Amino acid sequence: MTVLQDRDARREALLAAADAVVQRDGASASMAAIAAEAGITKPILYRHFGDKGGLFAALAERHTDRLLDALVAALTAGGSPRERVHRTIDAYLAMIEQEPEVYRFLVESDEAVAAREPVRGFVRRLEDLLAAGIAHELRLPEDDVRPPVWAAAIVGMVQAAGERWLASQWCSRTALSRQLTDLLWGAYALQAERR
Amino acid sequence: MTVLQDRDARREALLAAADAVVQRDGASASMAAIAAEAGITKPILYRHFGDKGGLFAALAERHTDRLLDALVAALTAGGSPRERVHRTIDAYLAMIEQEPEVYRFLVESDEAVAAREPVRGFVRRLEDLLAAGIAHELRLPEDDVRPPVWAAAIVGMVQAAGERWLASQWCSRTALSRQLTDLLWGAYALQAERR
DNA sequence: AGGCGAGTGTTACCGGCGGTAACACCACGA
DNA sequence: TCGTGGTGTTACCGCCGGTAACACTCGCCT
Repeated sequence: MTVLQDRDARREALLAAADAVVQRDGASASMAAIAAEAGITKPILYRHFGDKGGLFAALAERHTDRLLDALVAALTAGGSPRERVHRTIDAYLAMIEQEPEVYRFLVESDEAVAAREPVRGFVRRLEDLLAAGIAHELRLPEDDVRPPVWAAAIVGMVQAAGERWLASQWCSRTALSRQLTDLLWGAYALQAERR
Repeated sequence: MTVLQDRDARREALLAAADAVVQRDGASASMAAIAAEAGITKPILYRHFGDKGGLFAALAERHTDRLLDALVAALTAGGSPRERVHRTIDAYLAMIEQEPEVYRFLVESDEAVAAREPVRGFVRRLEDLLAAGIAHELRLPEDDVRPPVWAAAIVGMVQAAGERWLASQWCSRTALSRQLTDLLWGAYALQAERR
């Protein structure tokens, strides 16, 4: 029992060390550097995570889980649909604003393609949530093919706009989230009235 | 003079060989493999492109230029704004449908971060075009900050939806392009009437 | 007590990669 | 005939991901 706790605690410590190195050296951090940061040697890393892809995937999963929690919290809290959408978008923007290195690692994980699989999973889960919510909100039948497309489009839209905004912050965060909400709401209102 | 032609022709041949290897082995293709495919050895590659990033950037630039040409052709040809937007989206989807390996190389260039810079440039040029077109179409003042946001959002939306559609083709290409056009047109119409 | 196996750690290595220095060949003008 | 510049090659370097083989410790069974 205690041995399992030890393993888990160790794993967490290794992930923390990897996180530190990645945020310092970028995603091209070497396994040896991570091991040195953790005060151990490479084979231990490999015994815990299999290979570099496994380590990066675990690291990415950690961050995407955290982000997804924040987003569903924002999305499922009270308020009108519009408020909830705006709050969710703003939560996402806040995340990438406050931790841009994490965002960079997740979105352009150089030479760590394995880290992109958890990101894909995250995007997929988020899109599924959105698609279900949209279908429910617009009272569309289960087999309507449009909600998944809309969900993917919405996620991609917010991600791309956030990326550009992060590169050159042309306006405040709340202004951007409001603009994006307006944009979405236009399409939503149109679909709702056309329904 | 002829020596310059030779250099250019050689460069093109090398790029073609690199293209073949990348489409066969994925973006993790090694320089030695590319050199072998071209029937030469590594130092020649390095004399032409500097380093691996240079080669991949040249390769990416080639494809993005081609894609941008196709898109501006679709966008600037005749027809109503709605037709032109639909045609452009469809041209993009046709590209990623017919050459998915190229798309994969451009969008998730494993361990070739340098290949992403031309892609960024391409996206930027496309967004600038769109932003200008939107501002002109809606008769917005020059200093309005919203068109760039919208342009980024639109590009991201189409890219994300295209990606998902490519992974699991849930509907025909024309159906998807029409859906995306509808979605955009909803927001556009709203902005236009609210103007 | 005494060994004995499982787990944990290390060193030292392998193959392959990106990148480069040094050398061979070859055409051509003095 | 002898440089001389360009084109090509071989052979190497350093680094990285990944692993095999070997020490050490500690609890447990006889």
